[in-house]
Amino acid sequence: MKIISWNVNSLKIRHDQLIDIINKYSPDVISLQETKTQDDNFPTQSFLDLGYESIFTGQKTFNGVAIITKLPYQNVLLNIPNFHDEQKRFISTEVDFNKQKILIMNGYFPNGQSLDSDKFIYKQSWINALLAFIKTKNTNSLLMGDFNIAPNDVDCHDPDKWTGTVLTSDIERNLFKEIEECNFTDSYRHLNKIEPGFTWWDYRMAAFRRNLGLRIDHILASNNLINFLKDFTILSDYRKLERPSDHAPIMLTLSF
DNA sequence: ATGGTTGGGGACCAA
Repeated sequence: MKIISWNVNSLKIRHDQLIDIINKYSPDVISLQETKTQDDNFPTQSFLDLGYESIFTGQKTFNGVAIITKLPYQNVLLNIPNFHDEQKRFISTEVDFNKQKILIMNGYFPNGQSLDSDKFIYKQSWINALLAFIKTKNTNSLLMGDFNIAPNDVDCHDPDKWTGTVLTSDIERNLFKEIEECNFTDSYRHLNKIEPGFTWWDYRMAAFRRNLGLRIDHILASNNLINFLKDFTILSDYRKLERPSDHAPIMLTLSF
């Protein structure tokens, strides 16, 4: 079973790159963040032509998440349950794979802007709402997306420079640990004990060429799936293209 | 400093 997650930073701009990824890797499931696409404009037919169905929840200008899959699916959620949110940042569904049901949860975590911002309060509220939900959904589950959290210093190109900013703060890292304590494992770190594994590089100051990145995109697996985790690949070639997203797609392979 | 959206210029958001 092959899973891809990607913050596309506009599905409209990245559409052809995504089609290329699907043709190249034939993933079973693709989770997208920052589609910036209203539901009426979602390119459903592009993916149907390749044998994939789409579920999505979008809005004008910002946010927007989607799951594209060639597997049978049911029980779609377009919000974190019991959390009122104007911003379209969460979608989940159960897919059928080899007679198993796997819950796919796709989140675009808030950025938070700065530690003293109202947006940082919102980020914490959002994650706390997610925590309440995943505590009830912690077997046969995959939680993925743009977490906007670099869990440890090794996940940041220059921890000292980032001290006191969002994405690397102790508050966020403790929330990430709380997620793991809900019975989830960071699949990248499980399979790669040492390498930094950056997934995002700033568009500015030639950050990609200089490898000034962060690891903020993740796929967490419920602990009962640990023995099935086989490979995690960061598709950083897509960060080298003309008009790239600032995030690389990430790909997890499980074998059941 | 860069890129996307929106709207038709500049502001806002991103990390």
